Amino acid sequence: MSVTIKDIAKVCNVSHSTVSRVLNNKCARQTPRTEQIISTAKALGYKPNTLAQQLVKRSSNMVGLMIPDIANPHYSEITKCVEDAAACAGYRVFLCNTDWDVRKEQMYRDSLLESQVAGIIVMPVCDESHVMFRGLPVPVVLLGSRTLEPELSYVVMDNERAAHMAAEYFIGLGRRRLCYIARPVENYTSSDREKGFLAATREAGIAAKDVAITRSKGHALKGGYRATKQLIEQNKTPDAILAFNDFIALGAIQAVEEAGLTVGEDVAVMGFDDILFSSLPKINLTTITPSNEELGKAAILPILQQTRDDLPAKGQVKILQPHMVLRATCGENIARKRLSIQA
Amino acid sequence: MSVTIKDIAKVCNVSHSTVSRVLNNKCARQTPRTEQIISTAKALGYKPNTLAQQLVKRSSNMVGLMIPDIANPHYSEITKCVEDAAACAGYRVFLCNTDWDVRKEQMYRDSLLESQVAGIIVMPVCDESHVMFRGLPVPVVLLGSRTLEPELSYVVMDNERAAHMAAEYFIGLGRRRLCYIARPVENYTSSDREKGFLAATREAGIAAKDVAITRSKGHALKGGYRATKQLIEQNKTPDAILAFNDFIALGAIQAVEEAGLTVGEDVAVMGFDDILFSSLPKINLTTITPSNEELGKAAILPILQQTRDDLPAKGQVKILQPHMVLRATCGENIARKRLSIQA
DNA sequence: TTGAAAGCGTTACCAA
DNA sequence: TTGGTAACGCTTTCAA
Repeated sequence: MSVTIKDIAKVCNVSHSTVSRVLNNKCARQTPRTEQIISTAKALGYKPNTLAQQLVKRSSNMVGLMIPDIANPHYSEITKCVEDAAACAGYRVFLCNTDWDVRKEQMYRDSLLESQVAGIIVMPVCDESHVMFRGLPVPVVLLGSRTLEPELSYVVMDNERAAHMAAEYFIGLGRRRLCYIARPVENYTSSDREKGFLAATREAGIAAKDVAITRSKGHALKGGYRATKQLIEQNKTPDAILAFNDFIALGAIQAVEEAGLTVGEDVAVMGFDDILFSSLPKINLTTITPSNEELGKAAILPILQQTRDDLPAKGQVKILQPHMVLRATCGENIARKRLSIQA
Repeated sequence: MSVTIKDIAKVCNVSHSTVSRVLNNKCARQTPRTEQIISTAKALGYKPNTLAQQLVKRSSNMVGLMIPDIANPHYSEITKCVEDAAACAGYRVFLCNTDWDVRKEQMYRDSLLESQVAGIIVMPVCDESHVMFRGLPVPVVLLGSRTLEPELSYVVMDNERAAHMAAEYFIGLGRRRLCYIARPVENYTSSDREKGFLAATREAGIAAKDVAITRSKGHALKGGYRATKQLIEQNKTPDAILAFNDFIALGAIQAVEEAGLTVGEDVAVMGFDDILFSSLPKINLTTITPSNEELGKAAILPILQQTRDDLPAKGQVKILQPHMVLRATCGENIARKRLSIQA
């Protein structure tokens, strides 16, 4: 059995309310009594029971974080930043791996609510699952996905702008046959990117026949590989590919190289997310991403606000700026790449 | 304000104890009353407050998971399996990213204890931090690290055997100048692997001068690169390298290739952990790992037992078998040929 | 400043 | 079976 404030009260010959007050710094002055209480608390190894505290205060220091696949580096990198931001703000995070399963998402939602979390941060399985978070008693923040639900807050990169930047960059490089490989299953993020990509090609006067929009066929790397291979086999080989994410880009690279073409010369390839792999010397993928640190901090903010100000923080929107990480797959750094291999 | 059992009691004209009993299935028979209570609970959208439940029951469904770096694929892959095993056993997990910082580890330990977790699963920052987990009121399970602390449980791969297997495999491939690249900072895991590696070379009668033990110089990939480069520059190029982990192995590969040698032919390279990118076509690294699913299940077990049987589960040890994942970096085609010739 | 008492939402005991 | 009551560990109000 662990030490409670009653134990301390008994030792110090005071009431347990006094102990509570002293330990919570609700006393105006420092009396010898105060010191005695604090020192015996330390001596007995007293640890407050946060369950009891939160029960009486009706506010908790726990948030739920729902992630489709924590083993996927994109998500684990974001998770790290969210956990860090949460810890800095005094929150503990419940990790919930939804496994791309809407039922698990729903199950975790209920479980988190029963655990009295102060808020829920969720990278949703799909756009359709947003409705599940309507009208909850705690703030919900969607991460990496915008939404039409007016009550939900969200934090997202400016995807349209990001893809626009990518296409402009390709065109500035002299590329003229552009392709965007969309996500296997449509969502706002993927269609926003498509929209920005198409807008940039139109603005640059690229003929519609020279712009391909295809879709990753199946899971991640393999999907990008198949989509690109199909394009090549149909004699529609592009000279620049923007992929929905770095995995798909990697698959595209594989298909390009198998066709005897050189990535960065014959075909420029760019991805999204800047996952750890992408910086590996053998991969060296050019990619676009927001700052994950910013993402994490922005995710916690609405929850922090609601707890602090005690007024519902709903429908807060935070748009993060995209950053392009230039590496070798679009050709600019190809000289450097060769040097490092020879050295 | 959310719905409580008292609200249900008022509506149904019964006492709140009856409601509690019905909702917990502590009634022998189904009376019309029972059904009414259950249906109004559903109608009012009642969700039990687990904080209150756990306070009175003095047992919680939360476990703490402490990880040095959740963004590192090795750790995020294990985290996924632990979360999954925990969820299957009815536990929620608090994710704590210790950032390789012993002070953070200690801070999280205290915070988890205050949150009344049922147990703590920890991948420790270093061997020295094990003492921090002595004498806690809840079971502690060390993951991926054995320990001399008698009260702690641990789950670990048989590292000595794994490295022994690796060296035997190299030798079977005809390799004769073997090298093990140790972890930058020594720990049981790394020294156990070293021990097994050396034992296998001795048993095979490899001369001591042909066995190199070096140490990764600095962080991960770069460390493996530098250590290998140094070996090559000193004209001690090995024909087989076992690296402490896949990152270090990747660095070693880079150094080998930069020296104009071919991985899998001139030099065989093997790592540990089988992280996601080791399976990428461009990497294709041969590596050794336990089953992470087994790891996750074994990690939860002592906590589950203690909660169920209510007797302290201390010092439980689970040793997992290593699995070698054969890919391209050891030139395994040659190995297969030789094996079939012998067979 | 202090202590007694109420209450947070729940479970569990005991007498009816 | 049922309801009243106590208890879990804590915070907070209120009267002294």
